[in-house]
Amino acid sequence: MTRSSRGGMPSVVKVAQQAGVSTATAARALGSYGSVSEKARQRVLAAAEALSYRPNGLARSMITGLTRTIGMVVPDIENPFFSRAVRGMADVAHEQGSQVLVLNTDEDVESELQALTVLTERRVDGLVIAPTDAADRSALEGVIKSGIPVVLLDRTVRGLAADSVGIDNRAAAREATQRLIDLGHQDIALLTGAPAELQPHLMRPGLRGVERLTGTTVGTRAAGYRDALTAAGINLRTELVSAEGFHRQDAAKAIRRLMSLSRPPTAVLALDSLLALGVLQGLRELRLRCPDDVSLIGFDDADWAVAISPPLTVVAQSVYEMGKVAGQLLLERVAGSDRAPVRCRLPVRLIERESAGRRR
Amino acid sequence: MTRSSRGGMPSVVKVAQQAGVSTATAARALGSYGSVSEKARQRVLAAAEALSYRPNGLARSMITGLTRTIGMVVPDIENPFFSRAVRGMADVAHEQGSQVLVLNTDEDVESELQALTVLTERRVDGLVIAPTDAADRSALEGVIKSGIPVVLLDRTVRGLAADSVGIDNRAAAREATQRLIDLGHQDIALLTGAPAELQPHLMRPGLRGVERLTGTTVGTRAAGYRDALTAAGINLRTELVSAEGFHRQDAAKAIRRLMSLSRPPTAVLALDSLLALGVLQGLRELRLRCPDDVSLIGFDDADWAVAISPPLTVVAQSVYEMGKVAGQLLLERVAGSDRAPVRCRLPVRLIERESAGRRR
DNA sequence: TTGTATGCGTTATCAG
DNA sequence: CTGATAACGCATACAA
Repeated sequence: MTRSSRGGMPSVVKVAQQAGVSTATAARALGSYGSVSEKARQRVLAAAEALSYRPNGLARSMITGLTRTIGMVVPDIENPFFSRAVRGMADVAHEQGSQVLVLNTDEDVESELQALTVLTERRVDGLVIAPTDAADRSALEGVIKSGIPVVLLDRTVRGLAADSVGIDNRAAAREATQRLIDLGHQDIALLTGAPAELQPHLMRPGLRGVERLTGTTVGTRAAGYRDALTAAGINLRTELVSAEGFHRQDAAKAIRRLMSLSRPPTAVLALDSLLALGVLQGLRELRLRCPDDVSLIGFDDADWAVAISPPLTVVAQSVYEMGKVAGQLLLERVAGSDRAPVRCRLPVRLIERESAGRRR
Repeated sequence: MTRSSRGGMPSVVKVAQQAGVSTATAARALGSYGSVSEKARQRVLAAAEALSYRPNGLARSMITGLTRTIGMVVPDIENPFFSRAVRGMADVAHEQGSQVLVLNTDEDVESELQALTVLTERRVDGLVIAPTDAADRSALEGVIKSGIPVVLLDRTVRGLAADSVGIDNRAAAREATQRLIDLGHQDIALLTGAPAELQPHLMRPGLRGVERLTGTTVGTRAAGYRDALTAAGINLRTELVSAEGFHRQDAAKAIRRLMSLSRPPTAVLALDSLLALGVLQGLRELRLRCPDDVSLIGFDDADWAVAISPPLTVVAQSVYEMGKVAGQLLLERVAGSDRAPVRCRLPVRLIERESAGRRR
């Protein structure tokens, strides 16, 4: 008793009957390939119109081997960073006649694995993924080996033969930290948004070896933060580095903890816009003012960044562009390109507004 | 030279061969239906594992008539309102083994039509749509008639036999306006975010008949705004009603125009969070303070609403819930329910924070 | 230009 | 419990 079984939608066969031609001719007329006499074409088109015929994409995909579907695996579509990237991706895909299937992982490895299974079974033409920090490389390798091209977004996976799109995280974090140092700050907190489980790996004395932290975005940015402090001869205090979760509330809690330290930070670098929001909220609750009491630089130029008081100083990534480039790289491969994997790093801009001020 | 033609993925046939059984047995073992001897089952599963077999969802869909795909047509996935609704939808869908295909319309009727075509051809099991104000009812009727259940989200289409999920827009707008009146405001601007084309239809003297404005959200809310003013005996000034586009910049521009009136508003009601953001930004640029110079109430409790200064007073909708309910209603129908269409109105809450203050 | 016949990878039916 | 075989709807090689 499925929909199809109650003989719902008309097929090419029905159209052909109605038009009094063979199915092949009907198919040719509808698909506008091969050659069809003008007369036949007209009749077929008329019949199709009359029956309000719509080709069955499934059947077509079985033949062509193309589903015109791109899978996109992200932590959370609600996160403005990813919804913007998805939009960029969707726009290029749409331009080329493809659609995007989005799956959320909530930074959960299990969900990520399941997403890969689903997308494989759906025979997507390719997929873009922002892998979890703990991503299972072998699973992704399996996908690639099965013939589905993969593009890594925002994050990388060491040793995976796939294109990737992102920014130079180390340089970006270094630059932002440097700016805070230039403003006279010495006690600069780093809100990573990493889960607490990562804490022991991340917070070794002097942040030693974080850059090798399985190539995570967090690790790489932490390395940039360390670079800047080291270059300025500032002693890194690991209690100023936070790995307490990526939700806004986590950041609010983190800033409360940080401000209660005997020597609290005078500036904060937050690794994404939600974390920055949490800091702002936490600061409000503590009745502290920004930038008078605490300076703040966030990652990602959220749409509210310019509308709030004070306007937020940010490290802006071209997120829409990132999605677009990911889409382009992917569609090239879907179209058959087999060039060596590229690693595309988009430029960032430090947009100075008013949330980061000179130390008082 | 498509991927499938280069003999990539193994099929049931291959698995059956490898296991030394018939395809039927293999299929039964893999699909775990019918009855298979334990011995055969083991061998099939082992063969599948060895070949890293993944069932082809396309072929399955052709038979079952179910694609396990829900289409979602929204103006813009980047808009936090819709990305949250999509998340709610995706979560229930995923629970029941379905995925969501999201298409953006940018409030463009043409794109909307095309989205419907795409989703029909893909044989989605059902679709959720937040139709454009100028939505083409016949197109949606066609979709429904073809057997694809439809749920309307956030907005309605007059006379369409489909479920719909939203809020009581008229009451919500009335309540918010009423609150501003209670705070002593008389000159209250309404930022609708409607396109300029709608202006002549919307801004008739006294906002007469807006409630019949093809049942649009904007029209209904405008009616609520009018209701409150009328009840309080306040004369409605149409120059305080804005229909100048839905982007943030449009709102910023609108507030500049409004504040330059000889008798500028002392309070503003913005019909979504992006518009509220634009107002805030415009106010900043004009060096006006909120709520001291202008009070503001916005629709939708954005995540930044509580983090900014002053925290924004909002009419909060349960957006995630809306997406979820839409998904539930839709999946019920996909499962075969043929109950009469329901119109589900979720409650709203006026969350009083600090952006709306007593008139000075 | 047109028609016939075959295949894509499943599920489902019916004998055995 | 198992195996052969027919759909599903379209594209396409080949024949007419």
